[in-house]
Amino acid sequence: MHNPQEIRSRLARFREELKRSGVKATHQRLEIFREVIGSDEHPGVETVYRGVRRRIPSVSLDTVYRTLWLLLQRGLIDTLGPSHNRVRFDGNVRPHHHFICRRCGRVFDFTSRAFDELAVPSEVKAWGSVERAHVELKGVCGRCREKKNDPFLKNKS
Amino acid sequence: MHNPQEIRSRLARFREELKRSGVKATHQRLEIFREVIGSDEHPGVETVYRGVRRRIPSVSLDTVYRTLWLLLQRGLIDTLGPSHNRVRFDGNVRPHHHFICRRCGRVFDFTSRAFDELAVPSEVKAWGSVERAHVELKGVCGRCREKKNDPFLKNKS
DNA sequence: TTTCTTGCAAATTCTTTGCAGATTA
DNA sequence: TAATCTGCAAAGAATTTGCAAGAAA
Repeated sequence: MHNPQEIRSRLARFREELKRSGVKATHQRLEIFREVIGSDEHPGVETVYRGVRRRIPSVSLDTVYRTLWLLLQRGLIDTLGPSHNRVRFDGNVRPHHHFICRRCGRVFDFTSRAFDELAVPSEVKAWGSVERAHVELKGVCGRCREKKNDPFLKNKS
Repeated sequence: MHNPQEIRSRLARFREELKRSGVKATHQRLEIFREVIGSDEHPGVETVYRGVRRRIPSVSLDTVYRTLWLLLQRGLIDTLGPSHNRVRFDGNVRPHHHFICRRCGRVFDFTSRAFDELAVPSEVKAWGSVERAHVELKGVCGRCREKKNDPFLKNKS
């Protein structure tokens, strides 16, 4: 995402969101956020770290980690797949879809005729062969919505 | 997936697929595969390991890792999100979708009006509040399809 | 100020590898 | 038997944590 106008407006909303939740808008947080929204490459932690270091050479890797989780918790950025680190497997090869809680990482399966019937855009066919299609819905599950102020608990399954 | 009939037929296809690619159908591989397809919980490596140990107490964690990657390469099982270990972030909050190569882990973004307009099933609304929806298409990208016999290279971004 | 954050370094946790003995085809 | 696998143990990555010094409100 490279539109300067849009970036500016997201940075403004970012400051507000931090203020609202009583979290400080530090230089590091601003730059880490800017780095992620400015990239189209779905960067990993290490990549974000390298990018931010160009502007803040003294930034530490653990601050990058802490900040990314914070942004994720606040819903300011997203992850590919479930948010937690470990790989998780799915042995179900029949068509099905997922609802993923971004707080606890729980994954709910569901089926939907409408979702199964999606046509693959020709743009995508040019990139490679598509073998599976899943819809991934993300949000916060009922259980997590209740216990609002809990620490970001890591899913262990 | 608990239908015994279906499990049997998948195990049979599993043996064939292994034979076809000149890979041995060992006891461990059978049981690891069975464990994954028999679970609805999108298990992590550790969970699969614990499950398999109930039947093969001497199995080692590294065999579980090696086997899961093997099954994944062969397309016999799937992962949630991109297959490689590291978390990857996405700062793009505008509606968009992904095509993910299951070999190299590259992720291509695309937009699609039809995909954006999917209605959230009421079943899902009962589980929690949905904030984002992405379609995830998975397959093998053009680049990876060429170099067929390359080792499973890990994406580093 | 007062409270929250950072950077450092050390600790964990997760994943991969080399190799000799065990197993499959 | 020949070619692959497995288990072990040790290495290598990735991620998290405690704490004193530093920065924001």
